Amino acid sequence: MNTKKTVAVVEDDRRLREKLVQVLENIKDIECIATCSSGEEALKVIPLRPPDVVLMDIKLPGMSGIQCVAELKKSLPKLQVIMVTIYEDSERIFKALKAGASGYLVKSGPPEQLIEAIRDVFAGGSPMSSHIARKVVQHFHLIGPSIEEANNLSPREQQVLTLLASGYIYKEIADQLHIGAETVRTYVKNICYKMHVRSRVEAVAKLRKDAY
Amino acid sequence: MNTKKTVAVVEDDRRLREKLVQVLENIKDIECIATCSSGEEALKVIPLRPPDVVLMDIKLPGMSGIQCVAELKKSLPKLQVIMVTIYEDSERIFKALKAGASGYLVKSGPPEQLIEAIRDVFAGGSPMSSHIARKVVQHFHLIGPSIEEANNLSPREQQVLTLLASGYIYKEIADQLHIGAETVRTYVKNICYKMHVRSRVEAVAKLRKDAY
DNA sequence: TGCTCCATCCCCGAAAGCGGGGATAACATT
DNA sequence: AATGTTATCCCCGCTTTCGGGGATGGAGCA
Repeated sequence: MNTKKTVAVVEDDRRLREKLVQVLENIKDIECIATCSSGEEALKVIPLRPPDVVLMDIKLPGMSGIQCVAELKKSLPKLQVIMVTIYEDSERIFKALKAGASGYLVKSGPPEQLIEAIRDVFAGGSPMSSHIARKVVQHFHLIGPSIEEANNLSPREQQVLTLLASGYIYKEIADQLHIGAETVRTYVKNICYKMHVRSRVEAVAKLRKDAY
Repeated sequence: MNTKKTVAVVEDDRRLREKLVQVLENIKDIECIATCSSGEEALKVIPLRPPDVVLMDIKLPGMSGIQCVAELKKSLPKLQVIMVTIYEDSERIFKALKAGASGYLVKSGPPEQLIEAIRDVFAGGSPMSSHIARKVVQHFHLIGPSIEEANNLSPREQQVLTLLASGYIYKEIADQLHIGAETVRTYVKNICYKMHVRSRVEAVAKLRKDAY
C-alpha cells in the first residue's frame, strides 16, 4: 500500500494529543496530517485538506466534539469520524452517532485499538468499544419486542395510518386512496380499536414506538 | 478460571454445526453443552439447561432463528444470543437485534472471531462484524441531523406536545396542567407554527422522528 | 354452509378542533 | 425604550372528528 490513510486529531489536552500523534507516527499505513485543540479550529483546518478519518474528543473547550462532527458532516458528508472519549452514557453515544460519527471508542482502551479502528472505518466498518456496542444494541432491544404486536393492521389500515401521520385529514386521505371519507373513518375506528388507543393522535404516536 | 462459559449451537447444516462444535472443543474456557438443528428443538432443550451464550443461525427449517430468539428471550431474558449468519441486509439485522440478540456475526469470518465474540458477550459487550456495525450506526445517521432542528419549542409547548402524543384531548391536558383549554389551544397553534406542520397529528408524528 | 376478515359505504347528533383574529402581564434581550 | 418570547386567556363561526350504530359484497377457511 503506497497511499497512506490520512488522519486528523481533535483533542484539547496537549499531552494526550501529542501522545496520540506519536502512536500514529509509528504506523506505516497511517499518516497524521493535522491536529486541532478545539472544535472551532477543526472547522477551519479540516475542510482545507480533509483527511480520511478524524479522531474526535467529545469534551472540548467551546463547541463540543459532537457539535463539531455535525458541522463538519454538513460540508464533508463523506468524512469518517471516530469519537475518542471517556464518556459512556447512552445519551452522548446516541447524539454522537446521530451527528454522523462512524465509530465510538473509550479512551481507556489500548493504542492498538485506535489503529485497528482507523483501519476498520477505512474498510467500511464502525468500530465501537465493546460496552458501547452493547448500549447501541440495547437501544434496539427497547424498541424491540413490538415486532409481532401492533401489526394486525390490514394493509389498507396501515396505509391510512401512514397518511394520517403525514397530517392529512380524512377527506384528503379519501381522495388519495380513491375511496369515500366515510370509509377512511371506518378504518380509523378499526385502527383505534386494534391498537387499543382512544384517538388517531395516539395511534400515530404509538406508531413511533412500534416502527423499526 | 475454573468455570467454563457454556455455549449452545443452533444450526441446521450438520457439517457446519459439527465444525462449530469442534472449534469450540479446543477452547479451554468454553464448553458446548447443547446443539440443535432447528428452532423448535432449541425452544425445547435450551430452557432445560440454559447456557451462557447461544450461537444462532438465522436460516433454519421451520421457525427462523429470529423468531426463535424472540421466543427464548421471553422465558430467559438474560440469555445472550449471537446471530451467526450469512445475511447482511439491514432488515434482518434490525429484526434480530430487536428480537433480543446481543451480537451479530457473518459466517464468512474466521473461527477466532467466534471465540472472541463469545468472550465479548460474556463480558457485557456486543460483538458485530464490522459491516454489520456500520449498518447499525447508519441507522442512527438516518434519524440523525434532526437533533438541532425542532427543539425551539418552549418547555410548556413540549409538555403539551407530549400529552398530545399520549392521546389526551385539550380539556384533559388543560386539567392536568391547571390551565384553560383555550391556552392549550394557543400552544398547539404555536407548536404547529414552529414545527411547520398543519395539525397536531402531524406534529406528534414528527416528534417521533426527532426523538431518539 | 356458515364464520370471520376485509374493503367499502351511509346516517345522525354531539364533541372536539381549527382559523384567525385579539389581549395582558412578566421577563429578557437589545 | 423598543422588541421579542413566554404564558396565560377569550370569541366567533366553520370544519372535522367522534360515538355508535348499520349495511353489502367478496375472499378464505373450516
